[in-house]
Amino acid sequence: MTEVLRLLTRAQKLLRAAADEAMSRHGVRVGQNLVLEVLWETDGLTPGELAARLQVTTPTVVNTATRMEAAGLLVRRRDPADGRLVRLHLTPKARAAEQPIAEARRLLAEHATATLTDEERRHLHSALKKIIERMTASTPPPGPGEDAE
Amino acid sequence: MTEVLRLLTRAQKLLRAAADEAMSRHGVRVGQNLVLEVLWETDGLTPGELAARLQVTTPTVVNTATRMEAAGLLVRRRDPADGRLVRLHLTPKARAAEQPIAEARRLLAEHATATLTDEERRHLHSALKKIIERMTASTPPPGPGEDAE
DNA sequence: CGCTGATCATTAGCTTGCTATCGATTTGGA
DNA sequence: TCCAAATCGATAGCAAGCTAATGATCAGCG
Repeated sequence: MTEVLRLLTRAQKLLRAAADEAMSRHGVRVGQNLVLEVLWETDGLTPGELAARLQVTTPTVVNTATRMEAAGLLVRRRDPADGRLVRLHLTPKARAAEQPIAEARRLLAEHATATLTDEERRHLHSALKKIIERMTASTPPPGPGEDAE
Repeated sequence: MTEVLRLLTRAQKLLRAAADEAMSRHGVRVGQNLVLEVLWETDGLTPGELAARLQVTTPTVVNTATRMEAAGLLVRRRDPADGRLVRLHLTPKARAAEQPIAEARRLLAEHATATLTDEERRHLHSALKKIIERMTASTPPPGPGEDAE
């Protein structure tokens, strides 16, 4: 029963490692790729907005943004209307990486699921969605003394 | 297509967070739990052996072991026959945590997959195994210029 | 018997998550 | 108008991965 959790962890780890290797060939680490995906679509978001979209905490985005700034992928600009806000803007370098990285991601997804039939892919998709829904909705964490003993 | 990867990442993250919270109630963090699972079965393994079983690098085990030693969960003992080796032995405290933690893990797995039918669970299981097999076997990483362009 | 190469664990340093805290800015109420 | 509360981003510090480099010990060969 607990076996599924292990498989899920292992699969995710393998995929993440492969993604990181692929992205790194384009000068982008796997975590930065997620930020890029959102900013390619909507440039100039704040760290907080980005964090909400990525379902990650703000400090995570701030730290990643700092590394990306150092790598020349984005710049921070203070919002003129509200001094608390910082807006993240992609550089031409980041825009130039869009096509190759999107392609790399597509290839990886194809490769990983190449041995699955369309039906299996659909089953996997729906099973994962059910798990996610289950873990996000309400989620009374299964504390001890629910049905135990 | 790339959607499945996102779902897999998200599901794994949710599960890991829930597991960490559950384990923490027993004084064990989620990464340490993996070490415990192996040592409960086979005490006295070396960091290298443990790393191989967990499919993790040796430094990861070393660092986790250091934290666990500080937490009083295990002790390091030099192998008398081979001075290069270090053997990790669980303390009574770690043994006492076995039942509650195993139970917590079981409950979590049950909770997470509660909305799946048995058939869906089997499908999920086999799909994940296929992905893992695909990613481990040979794995010519999908570099650019395979079928692109 | 001694030295060289292999085999371990450890350390250093990085990425990516997290929580908790701090500092600055804005806003709303008195 | 001004001060307190709310809202942000940034920082500090931890866990858990990784790779690369260090250091200790062993084994085998000359």
